[in-house]
Parts: sequence; structure tokens; C-alpha cells
Amino acid sequence: MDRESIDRVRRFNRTVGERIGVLHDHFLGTDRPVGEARLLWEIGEEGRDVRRLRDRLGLDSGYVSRLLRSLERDGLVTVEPQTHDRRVRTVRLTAAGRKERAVLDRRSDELAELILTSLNEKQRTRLTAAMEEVDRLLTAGTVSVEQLDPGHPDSAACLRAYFAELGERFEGGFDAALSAVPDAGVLGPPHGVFVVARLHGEPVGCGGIHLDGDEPPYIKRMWVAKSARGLGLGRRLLAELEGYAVRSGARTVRLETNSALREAMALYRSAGYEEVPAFNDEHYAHHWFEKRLDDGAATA
Amino acid sequence: MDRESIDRVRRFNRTVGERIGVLHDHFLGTDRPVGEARLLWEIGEEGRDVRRLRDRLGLDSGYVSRLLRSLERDGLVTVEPQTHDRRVRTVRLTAAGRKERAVLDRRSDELAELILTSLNEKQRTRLTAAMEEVDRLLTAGTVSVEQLDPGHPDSAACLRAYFAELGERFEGGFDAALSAVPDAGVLGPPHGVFVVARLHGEPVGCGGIHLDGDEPPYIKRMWVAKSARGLGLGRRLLAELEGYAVRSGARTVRLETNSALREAMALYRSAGYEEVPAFNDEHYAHHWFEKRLDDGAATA
DNA sequence: TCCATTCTCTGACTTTAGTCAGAGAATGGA
DNA sequence: TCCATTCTCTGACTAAAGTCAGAGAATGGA
Repeated sequence: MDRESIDRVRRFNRTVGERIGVLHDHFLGTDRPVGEARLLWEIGEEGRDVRRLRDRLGLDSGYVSRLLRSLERDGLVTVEPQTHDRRVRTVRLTAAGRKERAVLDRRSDELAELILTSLNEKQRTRLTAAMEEVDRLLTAGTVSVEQLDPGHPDSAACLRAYFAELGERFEGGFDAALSAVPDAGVLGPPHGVFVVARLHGEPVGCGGIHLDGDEPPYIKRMWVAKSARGLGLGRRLLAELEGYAVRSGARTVRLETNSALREAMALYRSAGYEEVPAFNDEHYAHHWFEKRLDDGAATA
Repeated sequence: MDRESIDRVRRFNRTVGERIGVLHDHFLGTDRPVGEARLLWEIGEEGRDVRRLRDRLGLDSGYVSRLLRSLERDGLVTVEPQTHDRRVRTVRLTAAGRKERAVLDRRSDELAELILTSLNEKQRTRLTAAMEEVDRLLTAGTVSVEQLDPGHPDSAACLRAYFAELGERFEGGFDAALSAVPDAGVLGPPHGVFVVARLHGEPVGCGGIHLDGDEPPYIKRMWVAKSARGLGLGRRLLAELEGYAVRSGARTVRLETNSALREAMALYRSAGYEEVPAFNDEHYAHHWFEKRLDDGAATA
């Protein structure tokens, strides 16, 4: 890692820490301890399970429990067992809680305004653009990609979301039964892998590859959640799958797609895929692609 | 302030707070409480007065004192009265203190590396560029500009630095005695104003304007410290002075400059100044400029 | 010389933040 | 039905962070 980049990041950390970090705590934590305020915020309008709160904030279970008791005493939240599993308890904001949270929301706005206010129009535009870029790239850095069984709940969640999206985007909807590959069996081991990307613990993308004897391996079910687009995640998943193909000794890799999925096609093209004649009769496919792997471009 | 910009900033605050703020404390405060670590860091290689430490970190005097006692007990710092004023005390790092501070330094590097490490080359370049931009603009927002007497210590510091820089940049050096305007008298009230820009309390830029009866007002001694360039500060100082000229009823404003000062000339041109024939016999001037103020462009 | 002011320090506090061990209810499978 | 496991909670802690009211030494004018 070069010295210059490191110094750049350090200077950034310092400026931002001073200008935002300090202000942040002073702003948000005026009438309520930061711990409680963070919790109140994290509960959200919809309510949340206690264990999810714990995970998200990375706090000890006893500590969270105590914080919740305190918020409950002030009449800001109610805590009730879930109906399905009465061990798990769900926290919900009361009307008073919502009000408090709205105050935090307002404060957060004020902090943002404070930062923008001393700049002119042009500088503001540049600042927000740069912030977006930093935001995107920092977020991209926290996305983890993991091999998972296609039957794992997170895999299933991705596939459900994927199919739902296809249903919306394809003219005439989408019916998984008409599509060629039955996922669970074929994309998992031993004849392939399925990878899932997670952001803050939430599954936000997936993709699978199937290897079958002498046939070139075959990529399917590539998907990235709307909330995680623009992070280069598609490219990363693709690279992951291609890497697997390379390690398995494959020389080419194939995939097919529907013309409604424009971003996907753009991604494949820019990743080195070239359109080829149909190599199967997938019901929803309009375009078939192939990529040669033996030129070391799998990591691109 | 538009909703979109505010949301952008809020999202940024959130991401950065999670990714940097949290990591920062976990990193730096492992074997020593954060308070002590921050203090140790802020003392710096040169040493610092206790009251400056307090101001900079915004802490209670009793608290700082206690922290210092603790660092002293561990043999990391020494605290001694200043020679001039024995009420104020100066903190200095011992050899052991320096060592401990170097550890913090190293940690700060590691944190930066951690952020960069999950990105590829291209993303890294983009991230550091965007960080620089955010850094610059956030810093620009904290620069304050104030009218000051040209004799004020901060004004004097700026002028000294300005002359020193001219001495370096002009062929044959610079001698204030050969230059037209004797600053102190003419740029201050009642016949003009002198403005000084400060960043974190340090003077980092200045400029003065002189009004003399029916003659167009005349801008001189525009300077921005090297450390504060790229913040749009020159433009801001210029606008400040032009504003003053407008309020005084002036229709045009004049200035002259030396051809060694390329950035200054570029600034004047882009701010609407046009080159005119010499209107005085300033010894160091090569170019003379004038700007009409009656088109409302003074704030540009 | 006196007196208000400045600066740092100490003692006596409070509040936050967080850890750890274990209790008790609910659940899921053997 | 039994038993291991999961989830949340309580009690009993500790350490860090910070506040407040003075005390005592220096200092700078009047």
C-alpha cells in the first residue's frame, strides 16, 4: 500500500472525525445518553427484534436489555414476545418514542445543514458528489462474499428477491418452473457453487455456477439488490464465480440472459463476455454469452 | 437547503461514522483509555501548553489535569512551568511517550490500510480522490474571515509570510520599502479595510483594500498560505473586499500584480478582472487589472 | 503593596458504558 | 417426555468519562 494513499486516508479520517464525529455526538446526545439514542434510532418506525438490535449495534445482551428497560420506563418503547417464537421479543416505538426519534431525525438534518451552510452552491454540489463517491466506496469495502448452500435461508432470500424482480421486469412475468435450472440441486456442491454477498449482515446479492463434466461451466442467478447497486458488486460476484471455474480447470464459461436485463448485459460485455449462438433452450433467454478464461482476465 | 443534499450528507455521516468512527476508537484505544490516547496524540512531538490542549480537545480543566497525572505516572510525559509565565505549564513527551505515540501513529496507518485493503487499484484511486475533495470542502467550511486592524498580530503574521513568499518568488527578491503602499496606515480604517482568514485559529490568508476619495478603490496584499490553497479562499477574500467597495459606493475596483504570481492572475481573470494600462508606478507590478462592480458580480 | 485575574491542580462526586455469570421461559428435536 | 439450545433478563460488578467547587501559586496592573 503506497504511503500517499495512506496519508490521504489519514488526513480524511482526521478532518471528518473532527468535523462530523465530534459534532455528531454533541448534537444527537444532548438530552439522552448516546447508547439510548442509538438504540432508539435503530429500532426504527417498524420495530425490531431485540437480537437484531444487539447484532446491529454490536452490544452485550445484558446491556441492551438494560437500555430497553430504561426506554420502557420513559414510555418510549414497548417490548413484546413474538407470536411465532415467544423467546424472541420485539421492540416497538410508542407515540412518545416516535416523537423522540423525530427529534433525533431533525437533529441529524441540522447537523447536515450546518456542514453545508458555509459553502456556496457550487461547492455544495461538489461536496455532495464527493461524499456520494466516498460513501459508495467505503460501503463496497464492507460487503462480504461467501460460498453458501443454495438452500441456506440467505440464498433462498436472494433467489426469492431475484425472481420477484424478474416477475416485475419481464413482460408477462416470470415463472421459475419454466426456467431451465432447478437451483437447489445443480448450483450447489458437488457440481458447482453458490455465492451470496452480504452488507451489514443482510444478503444483497448472489450468483451460482454449475459444472457438468466436459461442458463449459454455466453461470446463473446473478443478482444484486437495488440497494447495493453501484458498488461494483456484480463484477465482484462474477469474478468470484469465474475464479471457481478457473480453479476447476475450465477454459471458458457461459451464461445467458434476458434482454430486459440491460445492466446485466452491459456488465457481461464489459467483463469480457461475447455474444454467441444459443447453446440451450432456456425459456427466458434472449442472448447467450461466452468468455475465454485462459487469458488471465478472470479477475478483471 | 434542498432535501437531496441534506440526505446525501446524512447518509455520508452514517457510513463514515460506522466505518471510521467506530473502528477509530477500537483501534486507537486498545491498551489505553481513549481520553489518554487522544491527549498523548495531541501533545505532539514538540510539546504543548496545558491550556492549548484543553481548548483543542474541549475538555474540563480538572479532567485534563487528571489525565496528565496518569500519563506522568506511567512516565510518558513531563509537565513543567513555562519560563515566561509560571502559571501556564507545558507538557512534553518523554522517550517512552514518544514510543507510545509512535504506536498510535502506526495504528492510524493500519486503520487507513484496512479501509483501502478491500478495494482494487482503481477503486482506491477514486476513493482517495473523493476523500481529498471532501476533506478540502469540509475544511473550507471552517475557515472564518474577519476584518482586522492591519497592525493586529495576526495581520502582521500574514504580511510577514506574504513578503517572505514574494522574496522567494520574485527574481531579485522583494523589498517592502520599494513597494507603493505602506500597509498599516492605508489599508486599515478609516480609508479601507484589512481582512484575515483563519483556519483552526491560525491566520492563513489576508487582503486589504484602500479607498481614497474619487479614485477607484485599490486592492493589495492578497495572500493565501500554502497550507490553505485549493479551498477557494482567495476568491472568498476577494469577494469580501469587493463587497466592502460596493457598500462604499464604488463602481470599479483596481489591483496590480507581478507576473510571477500566476495563480493570483488566474484568480483575478476568472473573477472578472480585465487587464488595463498601468494606473500607477508600483515597482513590482507587471500587470494592472480593473473590474466593474455595478453588474452584481461582486459575490462571484 | 494590594487585589482581581489567570492557570492548574485536588478531592468528591455522578453518569455512562460495558462485562460476566447465571436464572428462567420457550423451543425443537430425539 | 426429556434435554440441549436459544433468547432475554437481572444482579453485581468495573472502568472510563466527565462535572463542580474550591485551593493555591503567579501575574499584571492600579
